[in-house]
This record gives sequence, structure tokens and C-alpha cells, in this order.
Amino acid sequence: MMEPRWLSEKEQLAWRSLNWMHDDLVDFIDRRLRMRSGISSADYQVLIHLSEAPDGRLRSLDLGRLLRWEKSRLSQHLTRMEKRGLLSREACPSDQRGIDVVVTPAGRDTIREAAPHHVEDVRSALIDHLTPGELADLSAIAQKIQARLAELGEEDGR
Amino acid sequence: MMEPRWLSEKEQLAWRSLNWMHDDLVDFIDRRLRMRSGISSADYQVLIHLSEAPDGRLRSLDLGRLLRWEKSRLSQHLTRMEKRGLLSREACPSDQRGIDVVVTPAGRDTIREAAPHHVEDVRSALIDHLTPGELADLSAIAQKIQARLAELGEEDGR
DNA sequence: AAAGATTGAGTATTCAATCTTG
DNA sequence: CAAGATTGAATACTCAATCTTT
Repeated sequence: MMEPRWLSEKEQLAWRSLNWMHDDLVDFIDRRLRMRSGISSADYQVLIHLSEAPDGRLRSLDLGRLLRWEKSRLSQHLTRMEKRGLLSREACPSDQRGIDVVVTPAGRDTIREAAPHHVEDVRSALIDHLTPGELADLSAIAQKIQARLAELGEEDGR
Repeated sequence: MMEPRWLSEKEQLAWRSLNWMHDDLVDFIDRRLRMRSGISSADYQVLIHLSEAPDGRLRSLDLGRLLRWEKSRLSQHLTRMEKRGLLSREACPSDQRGIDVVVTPAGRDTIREAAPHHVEDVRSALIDHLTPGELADLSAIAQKIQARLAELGEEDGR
């Protein structure tokens, strides 16, 4: 068996830094949202997608695609948000199997209050703290890795 | 109230790409570890730190610092790994309040089998797929953001 | 009282099984 | 049977309360 190509110091640092940075970033954003607006990052994503859709309404299937969530995760999360009065579920007119998810007035109020602060947090932690060049580099690298992972995912599934 | 500085298309893309990339990356790494070696990424991190420590032994407190985990998360995770025979807990000689965590022979076998494949996965998904320049950029940006988040964390706590 | 660690309750996420409609 | 969605069980993480030792 071949001797494995272990990671160099630099490579280890890159891998660890990426993971730590992202953990810290997600932690920061989530904490700020919960403290100020009483919602999680997941809640925020759901509400943003709904509030940007025509009539604040989206088919559950489409919402799931936008969020890139598994169907059962979405279903459980919608149940919790519905209980809190942030959204409601209605029968889908075109396909009786589907469900329409609709943001409530309370949900609109919540996202209208939360969004400006959330954007400021993303700016102060990430966007405004990098040079335009760094931000462009980061964006390009992220997309390159994503494309690579899509390749690898196809290999796995084949 | 001031009109919020919404994110531009480019800024949104950077923010979304970073999140998607990291989610996909974590998913890929975790799935490969579970399929091939029967352990999660969290298990892997615990075992790596233990197996690199003298005598495969680490104080719970130190292990927690290395992992950057909350103490209760660590405790619950150690309980599960202990049940599976990957590690054991022993009384700490120097401080009766502390606990020593020790990797078992089974734990050593597991990590010895898993590590080379894991490193290959990190290489194929991230390291080897980027140019040295891109990797250096990514590493530098990640560290810069981490430093920024540490600043912001202090502001919050103050 | 503070430090190190564990426990139990509440919340999230995933997987498999199920149910209804196309 | 396939597609869209829900449910229940199993696992994971967080928070607050607790216990023991310093």
C-alpha cells in the first residue's frame, strides 16, 4: 500500500482555517439574528424566499429547492414556523399533492425588521472587511470548489 | 431610519457561494468518512487529536480546547464514543476534578484505517483542485475573517 | 465560590416508513 | 408505480441545572 500524501503545514492550516472561519461566521450570524430578531438563520432563509416570491407564496417543493433542504427537514421546520405564526400552509390549486407555503403578516413584519440588521452583520463580518479583490477571489474559489464537489458527487452516485 | 445598504449581486453571490461551498464540502467529507470508515467527522477529529497526543491520552479540558467544542457537547460525544469502544475515560491523576480521555486499540485501528482516505478526500475536493496561489489566498482570507469575528465577538461580550 | 465535568430537557436534522394524489 | 409531502424514531447540539473537587 502506498504511503499516503499527508497534508503539509500550509495545507493543514488552510483546511483548518476554512472550517474554523465558517463555523465562527455561522455562529456569529445566527447569534445576532436570535438575539435581535428572535429567529434562527434557517427561519431567516425561509422568510426571505417567501417574502421575495409573488404574493409571499411558494410551493413547498420550490422552497425546498431554493433552500437546498431535504424534504423532511423542510416539513418539520415549516411545522415549527407555522406554530409560531410566521407562515401558513394552504392547499395547492394546480396539484393536489403539493402544498403552498404563505408568509403571514407577522412573518412579513419579522423579516422586514430583521433583514437590514442581518445585512449589516454580513457586511461587517465579511463583505466590508475584505477588499473587492479578496471578495472576488473568495467568490471564485468557492464556486470552483462547488463545481468540483458536484463532479465528485456524480462519481459517487454512479 | 437609514435606507439599508443591501447587498449587490456580486456580494450576494459571494455570500451564498461561500455557504453552499462549505455545506457541500462538509457533506462530502462526512459522507465519505461514514461510508468507508463508519465514523463521523466529529469522531474523526476526536480520534486524530487523541492519537497524536502522548500515550493517546488527553485531558478532557484540553481536548475540548483543541476541538473548540462546548463542554457539554464534548461530554455527550465522549459517552457515545466510549459506548462504541473507541475510547475510554480514566481518572485524572493530577486533578481529581478532571478526566483523562484515552484512545483504545480499536480507536487506533479505526483512525489508522480512516486517516489516509480522509486526507485523500480533502485533497481531491479542495487542496489539489486549487492552484497553490488560490490555496494561499483562501487561507489568508479565512484567517482575516476569523480575526474580524474575534473582534466582533469581543464587542458583543463587552 | 470557581473549575471541571455530567445530566436532562428542548430543539434540529436525518433516515426510513407511510400516506395521498397523479 | 412515481411524486409530493408528512410522521416517528434515532442521533446530535445547546442551554440550564447539578454534582464534585479545588
